Amino acid sequence: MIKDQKIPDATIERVALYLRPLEDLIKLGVHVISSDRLAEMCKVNPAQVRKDLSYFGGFGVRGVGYNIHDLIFEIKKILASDREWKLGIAGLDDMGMALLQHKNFFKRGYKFVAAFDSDPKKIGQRLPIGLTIQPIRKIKPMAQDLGIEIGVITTSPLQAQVVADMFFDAGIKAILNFSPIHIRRPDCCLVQNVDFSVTLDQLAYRLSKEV
Amino acid sequence: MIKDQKIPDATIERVALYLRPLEDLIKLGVHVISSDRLAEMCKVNPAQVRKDLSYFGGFGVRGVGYNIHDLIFEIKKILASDREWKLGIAGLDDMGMALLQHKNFFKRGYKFVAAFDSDPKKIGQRLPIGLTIQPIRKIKPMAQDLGIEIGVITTSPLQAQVVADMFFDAGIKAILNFSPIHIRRPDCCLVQNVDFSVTLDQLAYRLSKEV
DNA sequence: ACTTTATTGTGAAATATTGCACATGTATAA
DNA sequence: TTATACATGTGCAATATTTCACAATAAAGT
Ligand SMILES: NC(=O)c1ccc[n+]([C@@H]2O[C@H](COP(=O)([O-])OP(=O)(O)OC[C@H]3O[C@@H](n4cnc5c(N)ncnc54)[C@H](O)[C@@H]3O)[C@@H](O)[C@H]2O)c1
Ligand SMILES: NC(=O)c1ccc[n+]([C@@H]2O[C@H](COP(=O)([O-])OP(=O)(O)OC[C@H]3O[C@@H](n4cnc5c(N)ncnc54)[C@H](O)[C@@H]3O)[C@@H](O)[C@H]2O)c1
Repeated sequence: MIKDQKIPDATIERVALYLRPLEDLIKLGVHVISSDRLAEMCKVNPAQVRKDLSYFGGFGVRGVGYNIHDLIFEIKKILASDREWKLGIAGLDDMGMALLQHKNFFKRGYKFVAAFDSDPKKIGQRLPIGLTIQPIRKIKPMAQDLGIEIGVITTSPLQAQVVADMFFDAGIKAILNFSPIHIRRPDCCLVQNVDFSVTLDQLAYRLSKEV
Repeated sequence: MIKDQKIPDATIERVALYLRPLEDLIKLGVHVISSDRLAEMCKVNPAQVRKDLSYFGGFGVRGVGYNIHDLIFEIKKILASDREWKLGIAGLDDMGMALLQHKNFFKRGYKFVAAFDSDPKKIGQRLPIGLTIQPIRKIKPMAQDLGIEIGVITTSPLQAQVVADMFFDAGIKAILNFSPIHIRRPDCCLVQNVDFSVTLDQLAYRLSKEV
């Protein structure tokens, strides 16, 4: 275990990535894996895998490898994804609905417990998942009642900051933002942006550099 | 201009990010911006902004700042997003449909020119955007006819590799993958993954480290 | 003209991250 | 037992990235 050290963000991202192939392997009845093999599956350097994992403690066995079951357990503990997280979502058009309906989040412990929109035509609609769309003024009371921990924003970009502020005001400390704007936030709060256009721009750049 | 140097991936990502506030400013009638102000808007270090931009040439004016119009033009040229890119998409359920309908991609030059699914109930469906859902065996001929450059994958994870291979086989050199698996690819091809669960895991981790 | 103020562009220092290489430990087989 | 093969954990060197700090330059004011 590397003690007292700041863990690189890149490590956190990679470690989350390791989870998927590991879960697949368990399903296939494989129980042990080497850093070499895991590295190959994730297209990273084997030493990188070992170093990433060693930040959190040495759970491998020399000459053998890592017990996959334990590894999954440890990684989830590290990421704090070994528990349930309660999500609220604002903006229930195509994108919001797709996210809400998606089963993977639920499976991984990310549970939508409330849905908000500002459109009178949407408010009151009952969703397949069992929730009813609420007006945004309910954000604060419901966030507190239900213990919402993460706010997901899929409103139009113009409204995203307003909604973010309502989430923050309701005591929510983290936002996953799908709208293409930079959200201003209090120092105590976290924002993680997902912007597909930026991802496409990166692809376009890399494509154009190819021979 | 910093000559002959490898441009960090992080720079490419940030530069794509700078685009949005710049476009907003133009709309507001602002024509010049300093690295300080742009940095503040994007929550990065001002020197970082200057260095990022200087990789591509010095288009600022000392004592004045950057001409926003020129900057947008230069950034788009850098990213190769100053032209149209043709996209094909496979997997037209919630996620695929949301992407297809989304107007921002179109506005930024990313145009869906074909849509594929394997579900007989979906094949033949006419989409609002003017396309008809095609069977996946049409990927190769249509990719070549229409000149598809980027393949978007929103199929179920189990089918994602198969579809990716069909894209590669059709001569498509870049894939934007939304399914939660690691796509194997030929060396000549690019894959960019988008995995919201990983993003949520990162948020969960950071939340759990807060005081 | 000169001074002041603003702001870029970039070497160089400071940090951060990655990858190598090998000592160390485990398992297996002879 | 001992030898052999295998694979982790990590110090350290190699790279990469970020940030500082300041000379260079432009504009505005006096
Ligand atoms: N919906 C979300 O919010 C969300 C979020 C994150 C990731 N994803 C991922 O995006 C993908 C799509 O998710 P979804 O929610 O739209 O639902 P989904 O997985 O039900 O949809 C899959 C679609 O792909 C089609 N398909 C299956 N095999 C195919 C093949 N071989 N060729 C072409 N099409 C094929 C199916 O007919 C269906 O239309 C999944 O991999 C999912 O994990 C979805
Ligand atoms: N659809 C996509 O594929 C896609 C892709 C990338 C990004 N996005 C982004 O995700 C967001 C949502 O996109 P969309 O395609 O679902 O369509 P959209 O922008 O049409 O949907 C916006 C939804 O938010 C609701 N809304 C508006 N103001 C609100 C407020 N103040 N409070 C609560 N709800 C409010 C609207 O009623 C509507 O239901 C947008 O910011 C978009 O740029 C979407």
